[in-house]
Formats: sequence, structure tokens, C-alpha cells
Amino acid sequence: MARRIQSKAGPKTRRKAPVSRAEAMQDERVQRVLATVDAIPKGKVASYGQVAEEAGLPRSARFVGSVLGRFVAKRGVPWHRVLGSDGTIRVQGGIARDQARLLRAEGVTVTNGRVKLRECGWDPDAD
DNA sequence: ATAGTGACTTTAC
DNA sequence: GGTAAAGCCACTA
Repeated sequence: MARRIQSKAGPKTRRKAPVSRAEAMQDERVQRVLATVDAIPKGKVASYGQVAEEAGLPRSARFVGSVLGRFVAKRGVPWHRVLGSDGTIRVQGGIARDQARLLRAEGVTVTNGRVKLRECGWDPDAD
């Protein structure tokens, strides 16, 4: 039967963050992503999909990238530790070089825009 | 509500 | 080992 009223405050209902500006619109998803990225140990790297899954947002790898590009620049989040599923740097432009430089500064070997996940891949369970 | 877009991933060749 | 196409989820216009 027609449930006309779909509890607008359901636990799974996404909020539109009625707060004012985008700067203040820190959705819980965004916060979870940033927190997860921040949890990546120095010298280790994780994929966008891995971060998404750890943040409780399975299959939302693209969202992770979106969040990083939009919010990370102004925070102290180690965005450079997030790579493609195969360990390659997905970001394009000059920041790609910065990412490689930041990774190398942490002792991560970057060869031809790629990192060996076998060595530097982050295992949240092990950490 | 529909369509376009992307710092992704997986599968197929 | 590569590139190409489809699938995917959430955001934006």
C-alpha cells in the first residue's frame, strides 16, 4: 500500500546539509573519507576504492577522488597516499609531479608514475 | 527529475 | 605488458 510518507529523516536518507555555504557543508560522507585518508600510515598508499570501502562507501571510488580534489587542498590530509587500484597516479597535471615527490619524501618508491602496492600498499587490518 | 561529469574499477581484447 | 569499453556511484547543472 502506498506509504505516502517516506520518513524523511530515515537513517539512510541523504541529507542536503541545510547549512550555508559549501565551505561549511561537511557531509558525513566527506568527513569519513577524509578521516580514512588521514588514517593511511606514512610510507603507505591506498586506492580510491579501498578508501571508499574503508569509509563505509563501497563502490564509491569516484566520490573519494571528488572529495580529495574539492576539500583536501585546504586541510592537512595526505591526499598523495591515494592512488589508482593498480598503484598508478591518476591525478593529472602538475600536481601529479607533486604527488610523486611527496611520496618519495616518505620513502615510497615511485617508478614511472607507479607505486608497487605489493610493498607500500596499506593493509588497514594489519596496521 | 534528466543529463552530464569525474583525482575510479573491472573486464575484455 | 598495454589500451578500450562498460559499469559504477554520487555530485552538479
